[in-house]
Amino acid sequence: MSGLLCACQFDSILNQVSEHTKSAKNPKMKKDQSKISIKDVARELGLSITTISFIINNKAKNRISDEVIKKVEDYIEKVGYKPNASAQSLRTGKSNTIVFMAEDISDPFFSTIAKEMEDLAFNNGYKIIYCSTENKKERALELLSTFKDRQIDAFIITPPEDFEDEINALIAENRKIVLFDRHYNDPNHNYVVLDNYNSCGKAVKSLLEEGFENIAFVGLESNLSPMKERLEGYMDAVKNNQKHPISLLIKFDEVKSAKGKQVFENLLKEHPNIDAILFSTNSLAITGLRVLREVGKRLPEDIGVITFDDRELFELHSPPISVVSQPVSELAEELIKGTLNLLKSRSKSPKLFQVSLPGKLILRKSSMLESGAASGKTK
Amino acid sequence: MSGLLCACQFDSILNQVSEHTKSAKNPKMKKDQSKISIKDVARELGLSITTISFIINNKAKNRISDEVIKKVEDYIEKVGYKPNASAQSLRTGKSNTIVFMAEDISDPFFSTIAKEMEDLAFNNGYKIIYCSTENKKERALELLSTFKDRQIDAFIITPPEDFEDEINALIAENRKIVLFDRHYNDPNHNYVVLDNYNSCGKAVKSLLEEGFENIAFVGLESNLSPMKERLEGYMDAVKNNQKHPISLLIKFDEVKSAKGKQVFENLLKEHPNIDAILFSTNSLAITGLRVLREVGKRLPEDIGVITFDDRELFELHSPPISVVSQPVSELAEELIKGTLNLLKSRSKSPKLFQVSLPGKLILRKSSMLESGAASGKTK
DNA sequence: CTGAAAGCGCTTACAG
DNA sequence: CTGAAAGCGCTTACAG
Repeated sequence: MSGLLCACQFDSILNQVSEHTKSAKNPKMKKDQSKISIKDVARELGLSITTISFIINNKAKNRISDEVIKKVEDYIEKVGYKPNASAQSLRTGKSNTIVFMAEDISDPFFSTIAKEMEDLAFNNGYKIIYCSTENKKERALELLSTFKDRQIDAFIITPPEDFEDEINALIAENRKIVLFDRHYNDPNHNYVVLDNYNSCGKAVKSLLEEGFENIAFVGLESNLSPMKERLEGYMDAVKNNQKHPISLLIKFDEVKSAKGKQVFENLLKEHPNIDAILFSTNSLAITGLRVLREVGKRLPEDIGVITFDDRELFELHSPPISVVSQPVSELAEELIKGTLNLLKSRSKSPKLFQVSLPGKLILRKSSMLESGAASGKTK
Repeated sequence: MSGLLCACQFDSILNQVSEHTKSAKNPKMKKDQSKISIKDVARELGLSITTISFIINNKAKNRISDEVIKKVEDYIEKVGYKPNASAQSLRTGKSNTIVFMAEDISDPFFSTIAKEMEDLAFNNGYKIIYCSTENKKERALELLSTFKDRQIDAFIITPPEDFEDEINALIAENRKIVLFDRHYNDPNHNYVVLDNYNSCGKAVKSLLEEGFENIAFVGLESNLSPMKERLEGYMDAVKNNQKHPISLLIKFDEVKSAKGKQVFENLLKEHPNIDAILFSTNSLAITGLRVLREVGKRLPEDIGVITFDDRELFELHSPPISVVSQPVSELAEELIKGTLNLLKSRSKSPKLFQVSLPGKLILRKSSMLESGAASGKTK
C-alpha cells in the first residue's frame, strides 16, 4: 500500500468519524451515568462544590475542618472520583502537559531520553506528548501550530535547521521553551546539550595517545550546533597537536545511500595515509563500518575508529567500537528539572538555564593499538 | 544522583509549582490579550458565535450563506484563530487523543511503531500520547488511572502479564481498546499482532532446508502470547519433521545478566549436538551472540542462528544474522486504521477486528550453510 | 439564513 | 469554616 493511497483512505475515514460520532451524541448532553463529577460528590456529601474543590486542590488547610476533609477524601477514594482534566485545563489555562518535539522519536537516542523524561515528568503530575520533526522546518511548524491551542505548559524542542526565528517568536509569546541537543548560543534561550566541542577533543586526544597519526573526521553537512561544534572540536584538537585535519562532510540525505558510501570510499582512496577516523554520528559510523568491511580494512590495525553515541551494535561489533557516549539519564534529568523550574516560576521572565554536559569516552578495541590495553575502559 | 533522591527533589519542586503558579494567576481570569477566542471573532465580524462555530466545524452548508462563510474563513485565516482544544474537549467529551501504552517506548520496535502511528494519526487530526508499562501490572494500572480522566478517545495497549481482567473492565466501561503485540484469543477484543506461530515455523523449516539437524529454541519464560506462540510454533515444526525439540526458557530479568549467559552456556554444554538456534527475542539473541563469541563457536559452521526482530546490529554483525522481521509499517497502519474505525463507529458495540500479520524471514549468512546461497534473500 | 442561551466540569474571588 | 455564583471557550437544540 503506497503512502499516498493510504493517506487518502485515512482522510475519508476521518470525515466519517466526525459526522457519525457527532450525530450520535446525546442531544441533551446528558451526563454519562458512569462518570462522576464534582457536583455529584458535593450533593452526595451535602457539601458545596467549593469545599470539594478546595480539598481536591490541597487548599483546604485553615479553611475546611479536618473532619470534613477526611470525609471528602475518603468518599473520593471510595468512588474513585477524578476531576475532569479538560475542565481544569479550560479553567486554569494549564494542562500539565509538556510537548517534546524530537528530531525522530524512533531514534534510540531520542526515544531513550523520552522514556526517562516521561518517568520523571509522570512522577510530578505531568504528561509528555512526543512528536518528530524529522528535521524539517515545515513539519515542525505544523506540529507547533496544532499544539499551540492545547494549553501545553512547556515545549522541549530539538529544533531543525533555520529555526531560530521561530524559537524567538515562541518566547515572545511567553511560551516556556527549552531547547535540547542543539542551540543557538543565545543567552535568552534555555537549553540542555552535550559539550560536543570538548567531547571531540577528548576523542582526538585518545587516538593520538594510542599512536594514531592521521586522524580524519567524517561529519554531517549541517548548520546544527552539534555538527558544527564536533567539527570545530576535532579541528582545534588536531591543529593543537601539529597534525593536519582531514574532514569529509556528507549530506544528511546521502548518509544511508550509495552516494554516501561512495564519497567515503573516495576519502580513503585520496588519503591513503589516514590511520584513524572519528565519526560524528552513529549513522555515519554505520555506513563507514560497512565500507571499511567491504574494502577489507582491519580495525584497529589499518584504521582506528571512534564514533558518537553508544549503541548495542557498537559493543557487539567485531571488533567492538569505541564511542563518545551521551549521558542520557543526566540529560533527561536536566531537561525535566529545568522545565519544571520554569513552570514553577511566577515571573514573566524566569531565570534562564544553559546546561552543557560532558560526553563519556568509552574505549574499545577499535581504537586501541596497544595490545595490553583493557577493553571497555572509560575516560 | 540516586533515583530516590531525585524523586524527592522533584516532588518538592512540584509543590512549589502548584502554589506559585496559582497565586500568580490573574485574579479576574481576565482574558490573555494575545489569545483570541470565538467571541472575539464573532464580535469583530458582527456575527454570532453560533455562526462562527458552525463554520469552524464544517456544519455551515445549507445553513450559512457562502458569502458569510468566506468572510469568516478569511478572517480566521488572517488572525490565526484556533479553537481552544480544552473547551472543545470539555463540551464534546472527545479529545482527539489516543494513548499508546507500549511495553517500553525506548525499545526500537515500539518506538518505530510509535513514530509511524504518530504520523498517520496526526494526518487524521489525532495526537498520540505514549507511555511505557515496563511490563509491570501496577505501572500499567497507574498509567490507566491518570489517563482515564483526560477524555482519551482510545487506548492502544501492549498489556503486561495477567492483565486480561483489566482489559475486560475497560471494555465494560465502554472504552475503545485495541491490543497490540499480545492478546488473549478473546473474540471480544480488538488486536493487531504478529503471526508468531507460523513465523517460527518458517524459521525452523528454513534451518532444516539448509541442512541443520538439531535446532534448539531459546525463549523467554513468560505467559505473554507471543512467547507462548513462538515456542509452540517451534515445537510443532520440529516435531512435524521428526526431530527432537530442545528448548531453554530464560527469565525476563535474567536475560542481560550473568545468570542468563550462564544458563545459555549450560545449554550448549549439555547438548553438544545442537547445530542451530532459534532465538525468540532480540535481547536473547544479543546475549546468545556474546556467549557464542566467547566460547569460540563459528557462525554458521558450528551453529546456525536465526532471531526475532531485525535491527541494524544484526545486519552489521560478523557474520550477518538471519531474522524474522516484523512488518512494522503494516502493524502501525492496521493499528491506526482499526482504531479510527472504532472511533467513527456510532454503535455502542462496534465491529471488532483481529489482525495477525505474517513475519518476514530475512536470510543472512548466520543460517546459510550452502556457500552458493545469496545473502539477504527473503522468504 | 442566523442568533440567544444553556451547559460541559471545573476554580476562585467574594460574601457571610 | 463554608457556599453561591461567575466565568473559562466552546457546541448545539431550539426559536425565529
